[in-house]
Amino acid sequence: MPRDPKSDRLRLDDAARAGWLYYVAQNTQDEIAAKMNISRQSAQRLVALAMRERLVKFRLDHPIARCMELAQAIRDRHGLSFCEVTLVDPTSDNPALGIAEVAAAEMEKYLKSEPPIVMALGTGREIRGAVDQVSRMTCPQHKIVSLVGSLAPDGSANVNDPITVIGDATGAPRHPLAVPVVATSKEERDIICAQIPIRRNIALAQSADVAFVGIGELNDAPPLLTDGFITRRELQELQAAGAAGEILGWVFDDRGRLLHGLTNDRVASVPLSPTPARPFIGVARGPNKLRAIRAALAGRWVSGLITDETTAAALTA
Amino acid sequence: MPRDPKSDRLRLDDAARAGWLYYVAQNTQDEIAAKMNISRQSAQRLVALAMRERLVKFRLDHPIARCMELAQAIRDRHGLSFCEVTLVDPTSDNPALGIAEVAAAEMEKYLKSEPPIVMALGTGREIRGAVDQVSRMTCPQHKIVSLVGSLAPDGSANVNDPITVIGDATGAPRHPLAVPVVATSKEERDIICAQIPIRRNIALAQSADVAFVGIGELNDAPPLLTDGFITRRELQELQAAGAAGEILGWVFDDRGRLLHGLTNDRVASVPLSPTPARPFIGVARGPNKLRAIRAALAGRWVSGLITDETTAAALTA
DNA sequence: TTTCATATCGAATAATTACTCAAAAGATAA
DNA sequence: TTATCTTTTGAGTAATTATTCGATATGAAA
Repeated sequence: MPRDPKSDRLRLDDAARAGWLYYVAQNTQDEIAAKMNISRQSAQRLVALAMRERLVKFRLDHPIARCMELAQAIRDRHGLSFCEVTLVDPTSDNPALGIAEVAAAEMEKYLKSEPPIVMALGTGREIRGAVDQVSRMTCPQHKIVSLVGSLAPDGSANVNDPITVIGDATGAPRHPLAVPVVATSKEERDIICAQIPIRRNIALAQSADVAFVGIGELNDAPPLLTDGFITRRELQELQAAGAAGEILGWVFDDRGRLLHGLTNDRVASVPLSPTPARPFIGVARGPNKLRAIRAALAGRWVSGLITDETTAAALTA
Repeated sequence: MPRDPKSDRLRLDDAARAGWLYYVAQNTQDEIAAKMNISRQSAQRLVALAMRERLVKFRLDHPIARCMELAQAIRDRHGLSFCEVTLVDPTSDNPALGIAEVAAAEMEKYLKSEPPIVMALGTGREIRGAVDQVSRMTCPQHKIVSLVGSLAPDGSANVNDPITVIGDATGAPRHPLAVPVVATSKEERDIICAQIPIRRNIALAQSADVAFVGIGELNDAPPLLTDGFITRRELQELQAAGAAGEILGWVFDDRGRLLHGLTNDRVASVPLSPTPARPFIGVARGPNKLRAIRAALAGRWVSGLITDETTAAALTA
């Protein structure tokens, strides 16, 4: 069986061809089969493969009035320079469906720039979903830098870091942050962040031309807890102190104020800047993120937002 | 029946929503019907409408080895700075299928530029097909200028000019060339081109940052003949003189040399420049254009080419 | 208001596409 | 080479999607 990469490539080429004939040229699978000299079933399988491997991309090319209005309302109300509102599939099991595509398109817009830029990325399902959707392109002139540590509490590196994925897609050099998200103590954090290479990367991230970050909630089982950076007790303390959400691990309350004296003292991520001058785009959606998004907007921690229709409606209600 | 534009817009919004749910979110039409509270048939109709109105766009996001190789071979052999080779549907009745999408994507790349640019366009089915595919976007900073007259021999203006279409899609100001493609005499051509506004537009077109042109054949029934700019007798004279193809009405032979003393003396289009410094991209495909494309490449009249697999294979054979 | 032309709708049905399963073909290792 | 495991294939069938057609609704004109 073709396990060698060459025959895999050939098969993907065929899949792309079949997918093109099906979606772009509007052939039936029977017609594709005839043109490619294969059976109808094989044509079907190739089209399905093209889909699975995302060789064909779909995009909605029509401004939907409701989404435009919601985006405008959010921009106006929260003083954002950028807001995109996408459609939503209420029953999809993919929590990033929709916003991932929009965020990827926005990333590509920056990556298409001819002069070199620095793009900074956070972590989380939304950012991961977005970078997965970024098309393969050649732009080695840019730099991709991580805003948040990629080390698990046990010291192991996360191989599925968003910047790894987008670096593979673009050929741009990556600058991961080889630190944990939250250190075990304030002192450890200070020592880690004092290291020259770390400081250099943080400085690079702070000079980034654009940043994309997730906005995390702090209710039942936030990633910070499940990833083992904070204990359940610390989570409860944060909640008692009014924690509403976090960005890059920095926890803030409903009015957007960073919580002092708790886990924030040990966060090793790039510091947030209030009312960022350069595009600093939050990507989040969903009812359980509503409070966190509201708080992030109240604190002016983001200059742009990508969310979905339902969330946007709740935000403007 | 809803003939008013408002209800049409609502319907298109619904169509976009249905198309998104179908293609992006991978719902079945039954699921869409349930989510949108309509019948399954209505859902089907909305999806079909979204297709018909091109509210959802498909694009192939996978480099096909064969196409890449052909493009590379053409670039190398003819000293082009740009060449794209697209897949082809041998039985499609749309002669621009494939190259239209690629040309539109290339146009959009330029139109996305933040600093203002000038884009020049020729005419013909291929260019028309390409501009039809350009997404709606907002870029009033650019200028769209025509490289070729938009007046029919009877003096009527062509309302379906490519620059009209692309101007509508982008909001960019248009600079049509209110002249015929071929004047009735050398003197008339000189008088027309001496007019200040015409000269200004021609100068603008010559300063364009990028140009897209069709490459026309001169065999049985070329557009120049069917549009009434030249007579059958003149066509025969051109053919006898070795005419192989034309760009913007300028006729050249197989070695790419402009034919002197015939219709070229009366062409009112923007002059061609040999080995253009800025991107000057030919868009053409098909067996009956092969000779014209070869001649255009031989004459170095274009710096880039968008064609299809079959044509590319013939060019490199 | 009535009439007419047109658009929309749902049901029925035809066409197309997706899935399942058993058989065949390739690869791998003894 | 043979045994064995895995992948691919095509037939059959189920599911989904597209089309046709008659009925109904709607706006415009009389």
